[in-house]
Amino acid sequence: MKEEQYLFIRYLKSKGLKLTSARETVLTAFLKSEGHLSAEDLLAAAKKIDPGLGQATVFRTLKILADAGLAQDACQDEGPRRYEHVYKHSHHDHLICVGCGKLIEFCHPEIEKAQNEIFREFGFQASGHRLELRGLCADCAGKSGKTRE
Amino acid sequence: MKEEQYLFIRYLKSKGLKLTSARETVLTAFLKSEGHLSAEDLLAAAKKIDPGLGQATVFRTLKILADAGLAQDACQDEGPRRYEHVYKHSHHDHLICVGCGKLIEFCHPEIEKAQNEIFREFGFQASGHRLELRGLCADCAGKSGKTRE
DNA sequence: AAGCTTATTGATAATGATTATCAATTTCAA
DNA sequence: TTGAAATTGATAATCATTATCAATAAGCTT
Repeated sequence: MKEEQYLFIRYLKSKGLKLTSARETVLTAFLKSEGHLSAEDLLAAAKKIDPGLGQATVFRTLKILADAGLAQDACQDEGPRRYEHVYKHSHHDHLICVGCGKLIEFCHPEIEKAQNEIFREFGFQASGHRLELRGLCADCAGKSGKTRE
Repeated sequence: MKEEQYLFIRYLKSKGLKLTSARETVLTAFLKSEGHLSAEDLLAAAKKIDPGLGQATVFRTLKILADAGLAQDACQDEGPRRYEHVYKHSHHDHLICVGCGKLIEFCHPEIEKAQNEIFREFGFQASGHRLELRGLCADCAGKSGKTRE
């Protein structure tokens, strides 16, 4: 079994969601595909496996795939939302709550890619980077507007 | 007159578009506002100036503002499209040479967009960020492999 | 300033993408 | 196997945006 399938199943279980044949179909279609694809694209691909698959299911499953970290919004400026594959989580950046100090590690392929573009653009040989995002977490934002800085 | 207004007028003329009171109203409302705002937000703000303003005009003018380089898509994952100020609001990040200490200021919309995704993903209310890229500049990389850290 | 050409306007309808609803079906733990 | 609960596909509904269009306004030209 592909690693992505394993991760998907694990994610579903962790959320108390069920592994259904429709979800397997959408995942399979997604894994077969490349590049940025819209829900419509994915529906077309999935229908080749199961012609009876419903449109709504694709939208729903795509959201799950994104939540599970297998797909991510490609963030197009125009047209329908498009998703792309996320294969690796190689790097961690930090998200810090200025209210309670909570630290979240995250990683974002788009940022990594963009950073490499910068290095190239300025003719630099990369050696490292540090990215800190600061803001109020949902809890702190709910309580008040107080911050640490 | 604000510099933004001048730029807007200049852009309109360069494209053979007319400076109308409706467009002035939308621009004024946009310049007064802060943060990421949707067409709906902007319509509400603009209606305080001119209650008769039409919704379609806001969409149309927002597109012009983006083309003119005064606004840009804030690239939200969910909900309506949101725009943010660009002119005089540009964000600078830093690229530092670990060899000679040279400091380059750069700005990369993709990174900004991705950061906003992170904030949203974790339910944070953004307050700021710091990004430092470190590497060897072309000059230093040519001389030797020596670094400062 | 008046006339003229053309862009622009606001209202409305139309479209496109996504989400909500719901009865029938499927999953899965007991 | 059974039954509660989640999921499904079809459909309607919603939301954001764009197209249409007759009335109006901008801004040349004279």
